[in-house]
Amino acid sequence: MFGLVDCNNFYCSCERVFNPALRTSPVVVLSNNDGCVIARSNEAKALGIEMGAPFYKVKAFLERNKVAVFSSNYTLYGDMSRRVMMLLAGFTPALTQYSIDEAFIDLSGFGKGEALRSYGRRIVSTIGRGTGIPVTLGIAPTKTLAKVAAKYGKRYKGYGGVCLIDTEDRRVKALKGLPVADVWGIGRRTVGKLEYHGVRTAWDFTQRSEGWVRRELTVTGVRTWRELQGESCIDIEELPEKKSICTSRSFPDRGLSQLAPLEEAVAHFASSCSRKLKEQDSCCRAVTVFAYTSRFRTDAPCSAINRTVTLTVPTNDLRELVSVSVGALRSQWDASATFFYKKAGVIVWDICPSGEVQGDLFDTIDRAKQARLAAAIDAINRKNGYNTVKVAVQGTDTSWRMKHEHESGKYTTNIDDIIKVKA
DNA sequence: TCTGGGGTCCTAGGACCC
DNA sequence: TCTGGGGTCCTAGGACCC
Repeated sequence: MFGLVDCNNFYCSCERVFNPALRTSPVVVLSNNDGCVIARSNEAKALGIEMGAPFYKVKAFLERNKVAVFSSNYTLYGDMSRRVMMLLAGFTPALTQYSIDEAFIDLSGFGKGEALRSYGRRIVSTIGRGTGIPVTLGIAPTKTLAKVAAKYGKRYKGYGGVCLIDTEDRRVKALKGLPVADVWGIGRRTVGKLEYHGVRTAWDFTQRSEGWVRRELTVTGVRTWRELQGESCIDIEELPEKKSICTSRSFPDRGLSQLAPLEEAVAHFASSCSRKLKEQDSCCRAVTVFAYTSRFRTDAPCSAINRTVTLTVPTNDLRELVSVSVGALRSQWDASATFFYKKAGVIVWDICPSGEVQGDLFDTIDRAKQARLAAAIDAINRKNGYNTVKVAVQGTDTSWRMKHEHESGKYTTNIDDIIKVKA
């Protein structure tokens, strides 16, 4: 049996832990740059605020309804997530973190029926008491059905946060009550196609033949179809190394029209990619730099920069990645026209383990020297904080940095932000 | 004025091989 | 007049996830 543990309205719940007065009032959390609504408490959902709604369009409505608004605070959410996962790990021999607020756990061997349900309730209450984050647990013989169970666990308060799909009866009933759009792996495009063919619920979907599903939705659709029948076939055992790593940001207001701040931003993105590569002990052989103007604006000229550079020797070196990325940007820069770039980023790919780097006969870089300097920089940054030592082109300009006007404190990771309790 | 960030997997089609 | 057969690898684009 698999369990899916899902934190309820995770980002909103994190904010509430440190603002208990908001426990029963509507709360939303915004994306970077305070752009869209990306998390809503149940009360906010009930007000009809849509996922992904642009903040500027709903701002007045939120104020009128006294909705608490927060900029996203990933330092806080990341740390709260770590706490939830640590507690959870004590309940299972195998845990796979699937996202910042979800994890699959192996529940085979923890009994069945009532015994399993009560074990589940212990998990839910332990995490609730230990972190302040409310979670829901879905339990079923496949991961896709566990996701279904978690949906029901959230829908019905009476389940006490745990929903079990452990009999054929329950499976059929659950699938019949579930719109096919709510099935894990069935996205917007597929829903359109399925509805056209008269498939409305998850149950309707399982009643089609495997051949039909393969023809219409290819092999990924078949996997989902089998999982819904109770046949486990989606493996997410442990997180493999990433095959590509991307750091990108949107820029506030109109965007950037000058090369210098864009260079600084790209240098920062490259630096972040270097750090992420080092975290998984990998090197990359290809670097892509991109930048584009707003896709929502029709009153300004469009431009899209996209350049990929292939390296002869894979690397994760900070200076090399920054230099390659900034160089790629400069090579594409057209000084004769003015564009407002709204978003840019760096992607590193063609990734291999650091220990398997293939050298090059005609290499022009002194790798040993480069490695010694990188080790020294990394040691300083580990001790004093990321970007204490950086490459000069990263600069000190702040015009490209994100807007976050409603950010809460870094309550769990910054000593100055620890909450004060009145004497 | 203002619209997030970071991934994976699959398929079709082209280039290339013998 | 007539123009093979069987592969692999790469890439772009689409669909999905949170």
